[in-house]
Amino acid sequence: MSEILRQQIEKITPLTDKEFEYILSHFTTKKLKKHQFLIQEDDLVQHDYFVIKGLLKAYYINHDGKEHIMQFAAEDWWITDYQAYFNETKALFNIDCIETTEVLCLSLYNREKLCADMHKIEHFFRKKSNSGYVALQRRILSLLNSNAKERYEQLLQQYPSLFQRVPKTLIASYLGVSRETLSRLST
Amino acid sequence: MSEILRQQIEKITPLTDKEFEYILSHFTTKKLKKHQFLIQEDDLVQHDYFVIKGLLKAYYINHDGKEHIMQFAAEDWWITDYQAYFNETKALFNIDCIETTEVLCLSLYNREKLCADMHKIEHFFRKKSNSGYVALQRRILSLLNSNAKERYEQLLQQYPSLFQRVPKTLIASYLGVSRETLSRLST
DNA sequence: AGTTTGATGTGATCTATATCACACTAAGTT
DNA sequence: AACTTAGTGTGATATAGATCACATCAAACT
Repeated sequence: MSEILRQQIEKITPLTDKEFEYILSHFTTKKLKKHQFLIQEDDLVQHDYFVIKGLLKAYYINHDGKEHIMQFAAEDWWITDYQAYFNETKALFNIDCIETTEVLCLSLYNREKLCADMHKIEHFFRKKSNSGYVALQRRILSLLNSNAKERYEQLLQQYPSLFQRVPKTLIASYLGVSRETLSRLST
Repeated sequence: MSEILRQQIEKITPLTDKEFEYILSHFTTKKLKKHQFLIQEDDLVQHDYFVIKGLLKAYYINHDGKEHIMQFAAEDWWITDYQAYFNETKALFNIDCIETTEVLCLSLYNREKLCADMHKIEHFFRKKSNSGYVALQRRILSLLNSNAKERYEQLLQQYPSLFQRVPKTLIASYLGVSRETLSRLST
């Protein structure tokens, strides 16, 4: 159901059927089972991924083997290792599926081609990137300014639906708290 | 010396003299003394600012009066309260001058106009936003994964020139560490 | 059906960092 | 020249959260 991509783009700019068809022709589809990897550390990152169905996490594993979650992505979200993707370098993050997942894959080449061909797509991606930037600033502020409990509550408020689908252990790893501490935060 | 803006844009896309002149006509100039505010909390944020000369900080003040620095900006950097700027809402951050400063000011209206008129400017801003996104991810990872000393060293490595111009107290506030702790991190 | 694996809770410690308090120096102001 | 203000260092103490160690329960394999 790639309609969900169309809807996302049309929140920013209207499209004709033909235009959307053209856009879509630059994507491929990929299906993954729970626990399967989309990207592993040191892979060359070939694509940005738009989630049609399912749930994934992008995370960094440090030298002690501790995992820190950079982002989750469910339906209607984009996910990849952006540093590696934009710079065509090797992945620092791992990305794998928390649930069985279906994604649309966009190579950097096709992304740039689309942006060059269609001004409105470049506009779309600029707007998306701007929103993403602001969201990351919010997260940084939360890390700087708030304690574990406050961060938990902010996340709960911002993405309530996540909590039905993601185990607390992973929430803890996203928030930068140990799972034991998170478990003790009830109210 | 608006040439510095031109150079920044030309790192991404070439410009004719006429094009640059056209771009520049969408900016105004502003000069500020040390300690002067560019934006105060609850202001309507009218502009994005490109720093030609000087040094500023964008920071949040929490209910205890503690200040957390979101970003610094010296020559060749952009700064504003992006959340407020893009959404035309009131500022959450304060921005003031650490040094006497000169900036080029770009209203949202003019930014969008430029982006609509000149595909290459939209391209430029998309690229800048992408890089910014990646940089913020790096900072989040640093906050999640590293202790005070490691974060200090990472910052020192990434922006060595900052340390000549910014007092340690402010570095501490950027890193999310108390100034006392930062002061004890020597080596 | 039995067994491994994942998710979660909770007590007992440990530790990095915050906080409080004070001192010293340099720079800017009247 | 005296006085205020900003920047920095450092000791003593407090504390949020990490870590270690178990226990329980549910889900998923074999």
